[in-house]
Amino acid sequence: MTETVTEPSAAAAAGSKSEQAYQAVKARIVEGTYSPGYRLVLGSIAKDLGVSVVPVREAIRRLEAEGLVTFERNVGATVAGIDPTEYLYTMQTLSIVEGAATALSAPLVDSVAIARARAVNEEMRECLHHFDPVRFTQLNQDFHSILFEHCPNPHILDLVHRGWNRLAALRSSTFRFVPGRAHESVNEHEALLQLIESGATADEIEKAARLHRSATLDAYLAQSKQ
Amino acid sequence: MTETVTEPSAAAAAGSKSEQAYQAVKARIVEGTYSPGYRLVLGSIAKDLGVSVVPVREAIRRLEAEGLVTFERNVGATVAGIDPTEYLYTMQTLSIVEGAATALSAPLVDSVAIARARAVNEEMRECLHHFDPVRFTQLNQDFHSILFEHCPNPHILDLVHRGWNRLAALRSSTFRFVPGRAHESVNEHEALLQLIESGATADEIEKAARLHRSATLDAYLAQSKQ
DNA sequence: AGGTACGAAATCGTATACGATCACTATCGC
DNA sequence: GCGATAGTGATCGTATACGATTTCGTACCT
Repeated sequence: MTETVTEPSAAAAAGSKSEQAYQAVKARIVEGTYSPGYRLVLGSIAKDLGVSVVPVREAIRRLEAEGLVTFERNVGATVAGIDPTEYLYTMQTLSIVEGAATALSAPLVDSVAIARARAVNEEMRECLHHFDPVRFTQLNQDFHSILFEHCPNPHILDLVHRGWNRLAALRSSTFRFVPGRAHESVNEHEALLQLIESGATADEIEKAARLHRSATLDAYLAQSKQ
Repeated sequence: MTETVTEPSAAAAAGSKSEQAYQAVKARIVEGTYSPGYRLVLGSIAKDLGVSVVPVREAIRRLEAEGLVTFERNVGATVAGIDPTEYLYTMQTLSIVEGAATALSAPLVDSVAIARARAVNEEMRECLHHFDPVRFTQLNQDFHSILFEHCPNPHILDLVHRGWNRLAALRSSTFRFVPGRAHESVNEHEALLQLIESGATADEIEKAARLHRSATLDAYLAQSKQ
């Protein structure tokens, strides 16, 4: 099950139809029901959710602000595209904010959390055997979420989540993961845990976390080049 | 004149009343007409702008997504607060994204741009004499904007602009700049330019740019402590 | 046959209207 | 006198309605 990464701050006005529409459409985009390029017609969605167009419109504009949909005046909204350039931007940005989030969180990660993260990572290793990319991706998020649990800066965490949601929207379409890379990734996770355990400097941790993300980007670029 | 930092991507649907309301309210927040804590009443703003409440509501929700206003269900919107914690989060995040933006842009900054940036910086030095914080802040943005002109990642640039807008909203209220710090800041600008000119590594440039921002935060923290 | 102009259908954008919710005040009971 | 409660005004949230704009199909002209 792919889950939408929900920000507590944004979930303030839960219960309103606008919020309901927001969550519903977001979920469908993230889990792939609406794939990139899908045309979001206000009237249809409204009827579908049993609300009027006004809250739906509001929800979609909010999703636009998050980069999950693109909007064109008097034409309508479509689920945000699969442009390789956009992928590059998102991955690069994620590399930076994940690096920062990891470094900031590291001093606050206790041994219990490390153990939990390690368990998740071992489960990811399992996934490599009985090839399960969807679960792998989910576990990957879980792994990092554990490290970010006590992140002292919610803004940065928010940026991480936004990046994840964008990637999730793309995942099911063009950007399949590079199998060889997944294996490396698991090893990098373990290395990262050891780095944190050993009380490495913030700089070292940040660099490692950054590379962890950008290596995935590089693997994609290398693959798409040939 | 304080100017709203406008993202070209977001300005897509210009001309619509919703867009007009968005720009208008955003401008008033950034330039300080609506200070933090100001209650944004939909009906009043709508009447004020000569439009109905629906586009205003939409505009305000978009501003909420940018962090410029806070929204409470069935109660209304207020201009986002002056919470020192929020200030810390914003500055810390800015430190990271500005650092990245500077490092990414550095290889693309030519000598002409350097000269322009240097000129702006000298103008900032002038401002220190005939104490003009508002202009100083504007020039500061100009300085960095020149360096970011050819930033290869628009997402990161967008994050920088969002941070600036948040700070602009706070500027006129509690968070006055620390005079001594402003002087240092100008010197750091010059150092940064020389670093770029000398073809320093991305790491070095990033670190310098980061410190440049976080030193301002530290100065504020030191001042507010006593 | 190809291109253009027109018209209809679909969809968007926003005004208006009304029900729902909240804050605030005044009154009542203790 | 003080706390609880009902009433009132203000504001929000959303449904509905209608004008504006775009898109697409069709007929017409060259």
